[in-house]
Amino acid sequence: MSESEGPARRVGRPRTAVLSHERILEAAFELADANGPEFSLASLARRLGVQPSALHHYFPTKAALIAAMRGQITLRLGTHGFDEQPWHEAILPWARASIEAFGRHPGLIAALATLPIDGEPESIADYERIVAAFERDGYPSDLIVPALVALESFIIGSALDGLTPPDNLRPVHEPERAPALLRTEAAARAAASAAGITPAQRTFEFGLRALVAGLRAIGETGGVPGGADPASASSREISG
Amino acid sequence: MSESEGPARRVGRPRTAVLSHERILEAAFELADANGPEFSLASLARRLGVQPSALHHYFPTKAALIAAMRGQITLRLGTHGFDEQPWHEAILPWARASIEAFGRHPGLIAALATLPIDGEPESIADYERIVAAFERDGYPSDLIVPALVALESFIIGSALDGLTPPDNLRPVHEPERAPALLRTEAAARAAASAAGITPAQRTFEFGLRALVAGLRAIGETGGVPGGADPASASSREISG
DNA sequence: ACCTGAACACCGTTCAAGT
DNA sequence: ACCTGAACACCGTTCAAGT
Repeated sequence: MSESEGPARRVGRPRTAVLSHERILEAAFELADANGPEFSLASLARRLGVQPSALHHYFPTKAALIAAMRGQITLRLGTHGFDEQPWHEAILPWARASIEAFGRHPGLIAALATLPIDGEPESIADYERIVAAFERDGYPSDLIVPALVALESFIIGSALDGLTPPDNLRPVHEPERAPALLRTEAAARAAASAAGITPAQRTFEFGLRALVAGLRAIGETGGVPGGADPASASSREISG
Repeated sequence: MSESEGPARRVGRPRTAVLSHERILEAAFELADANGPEFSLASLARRLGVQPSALHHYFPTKAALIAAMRGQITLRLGTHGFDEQPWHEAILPWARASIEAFGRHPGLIAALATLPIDGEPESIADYERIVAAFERDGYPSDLIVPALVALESFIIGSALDGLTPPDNLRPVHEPERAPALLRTEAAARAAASAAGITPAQRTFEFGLRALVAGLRAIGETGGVPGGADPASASSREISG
């Protein structure tokens, strides 16, 4: 609603530009913060008091705008001490900051998740910092990028999970057909409530620690428990 | 293209019904298999040789149709031996079948990811079977649902990752600014190639094993390495 | 009950025209 | 260069009308 009651502009180039990359990005974040999972150029144009077609002068497509938004989000993530701390410690606040950033923009999560990185400078710089920490700590070279991508996949999936209703897995319709689910869902909810956080937050923290612990264990032994190399083992089981 | 060249139907109720829930679902899966990440009721109606509005007679909304599709997918997942094997073994083929099913329907992944379960019978039955195996194996009650949701988040996130181009993280534009990423991405790609699988498949298998190993370790000790309880620890760190 | 066809309120994107 | 306004090709959904 920031500019919607402006005087109707005439056709032709305005004497001073009404739009800019910065103004558009600012309004885009306001829109993504305020609304639910709907994020359209049309609503963004309304908020800015311009016609939708004016936006294409600054961002050629909607995907380009969303890519720029992800660049901003990545910039704000910060460095989180990957230079001073081991990867498995610095990665925890980085992961928490990431899902918090996604959670602040529910209308963007699905779009961000499906958008390729495609050489985006901010994301590349972020990844480079993290990958360098893995290398410095002696993590196996061919497992560093998989470890990072697995973490990102977990974070994106958890962000999407955070969009679902809190009692999503509660068997409300036929509880007698899912007694174990009923019991354990209630136990998890009670534990989250006692800790003063939402079930989704508790699940994320638990899963994050589990994943990091597992990545450490496999990275240090050079393979999965049992001695098999993960790559060759996966090739056997996936192709079989 | 199955029915697009039918004779134009007249208005009014046809003598025998042209649509049914089964026919719609079948065509919907064909559409989701064939196309990329676009899945619309309009294109589905075209494929079925009907007007889009006819579909609402069987599924009130697009979300209802997608929910029914997820039910079908879950049914086809099968049981995967949760009754005979420990959870941490049965969960592996279950997770692989899940991501394979998602991968077969790229146009659905984002929609499925954001759709609440909302008491869907097939999903509830699937979860009940898995949760019961966790309970039987002595996993802490309040961590069972979080463990399952964390696994699902990883699977969904990995499915979305599978939609991105294979060289997504490759720093093509300014490789000199991301030497570690360039090195490790190449190493991961070479390892996947040597194993005869895609980088995304190798990442999934690696992350899956790491996550399951971590979930086992935390579940058996009753807390994260270091002795802190995950719930209270997360409450400290999230609220702080 | 089951479909067509028109209508409504949206989308993203392109492009000529105006200043 | 920077915007409007019209146009295009889409969406999902509702609803009257026809059989």
